[in-house]
Amino acid sequence: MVRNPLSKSGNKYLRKFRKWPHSPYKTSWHHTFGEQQAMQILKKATLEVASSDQSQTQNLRYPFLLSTLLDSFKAFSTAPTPKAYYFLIKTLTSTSRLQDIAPVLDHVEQSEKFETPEFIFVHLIRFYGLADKVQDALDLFFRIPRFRCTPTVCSLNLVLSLLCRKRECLKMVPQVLLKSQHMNIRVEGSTFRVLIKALCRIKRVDYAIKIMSCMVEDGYGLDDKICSLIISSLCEQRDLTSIEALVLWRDMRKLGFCPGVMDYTNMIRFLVKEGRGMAALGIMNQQKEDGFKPDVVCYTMVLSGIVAEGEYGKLEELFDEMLVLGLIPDVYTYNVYVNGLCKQNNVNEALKIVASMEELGCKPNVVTYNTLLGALCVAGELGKARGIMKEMGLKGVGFNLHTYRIMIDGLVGKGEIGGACLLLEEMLEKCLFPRTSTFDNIVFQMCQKGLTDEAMELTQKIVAKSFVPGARAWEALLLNSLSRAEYSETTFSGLLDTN
DNA sequence: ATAGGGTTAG
Repeated sequence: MVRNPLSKSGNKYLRKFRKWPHSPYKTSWHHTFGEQQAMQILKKATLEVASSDQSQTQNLRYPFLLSTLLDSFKAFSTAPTPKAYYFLIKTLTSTSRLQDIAPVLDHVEQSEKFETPEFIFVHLIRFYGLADKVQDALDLFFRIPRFRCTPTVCSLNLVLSLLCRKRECLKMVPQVLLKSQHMNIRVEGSTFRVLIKALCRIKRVDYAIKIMSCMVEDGYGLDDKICSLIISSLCEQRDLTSIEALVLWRDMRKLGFCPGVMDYTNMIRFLVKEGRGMAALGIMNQQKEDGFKPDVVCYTMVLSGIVAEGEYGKLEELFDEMLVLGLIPDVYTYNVYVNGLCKQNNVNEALKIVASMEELGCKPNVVTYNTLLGALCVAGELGKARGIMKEMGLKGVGFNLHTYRIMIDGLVGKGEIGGACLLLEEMLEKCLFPRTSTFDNIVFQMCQKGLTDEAMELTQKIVAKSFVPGARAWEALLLNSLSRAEYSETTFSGLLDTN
């Protein structure tokens, strides 16, 4: 086959194939020379301005640098080039001389004839955005055609991302999109991405999804990145329910979305957070069908969701499955499992698991012990609970706020007010404060047992530490002192009657 | 290679 010398693979510099005609400035050498000379003068002037007092160099009619630009090009009989203006504007923005930008723009708009390149506006709009001048950015965007420039999706995307960054500007987005159509800007997939990204960032996932549907309806392909972005924003939003999220997930998959490991994880986390453990299990099963092996964290999340939903049958099954897959449970996983056993009132099995996790080199932590303590208190086995506390001390696992609350509530529940008070003292020494209901219960029970003075003393002590007892505590104290007063009053009136 | 995940509430 003979190669056609004039084919597309031929010399692209031949006039016939040249995409753009040569700039008139570049066709004659003296213009090029003039431009270079003028630019040098401009750059020199810029440096001088930078090192001098700005107010001294202000010209009345034009900002100093603009008149320098005009004068120097005039001196070389050359028309100022877009490049020169770009340089000028970059200088003004980098030195934050905002007040000088407007006259330059006015001049380019009214006195120059060239087609202003879009990147000048892109630069300025970005600058306005960084300077938090969204309105200026927007005004300039709409003004672009007056500079003999046809704006493209570049400027549009930029303006949109600025608008999406602020909640109060969001409402302008539809208007801008509409106007951009009149400006003959062709919206692209990138525009949708900009909008969706910005909406996810400000946690308006509902809007992001609406945009995504528009995108699909308009025939743009759905890309995995957008899906991932939306899925990863599910946890931090409140607009979408778990049911809606599941529908979304199904629809995305129908449209060809191929989830990555992080997508399954994010979806599972959201569902578990919403109390949908079985639905989370469904997603993890999809993950396995899709050929990804879920890791320990995924299993732990699903296990905790299943426990929260009370699906204990699945708990055993899933824990075993995890072991079969060769995953090593860590302390988080064991804590979920132990909690599941405790929820089933199977404390003995829970204790066995804790013993075996130690044998396997996985040290129980304060969460593990708190779980056991809670279960033992519920079962009324305070003695065993005390044993666990002792064990914690021996193992060097410190008590935290939960530990005290669980134990104090447990002791109060059993009427062991003395022990509860000792623990309360201990936590106050560590600057830990009980929750109101715990404290109120202690006071209430002390009053019931006739320990009114002690209850009063305890209340005074904790109030001195800026703790505010609840209504129940005040009521108990008040009723006690009232009944005393009543007693003395009846005695008194009885005395009066006899008189 | 890393993070992520776990207690409780009448």
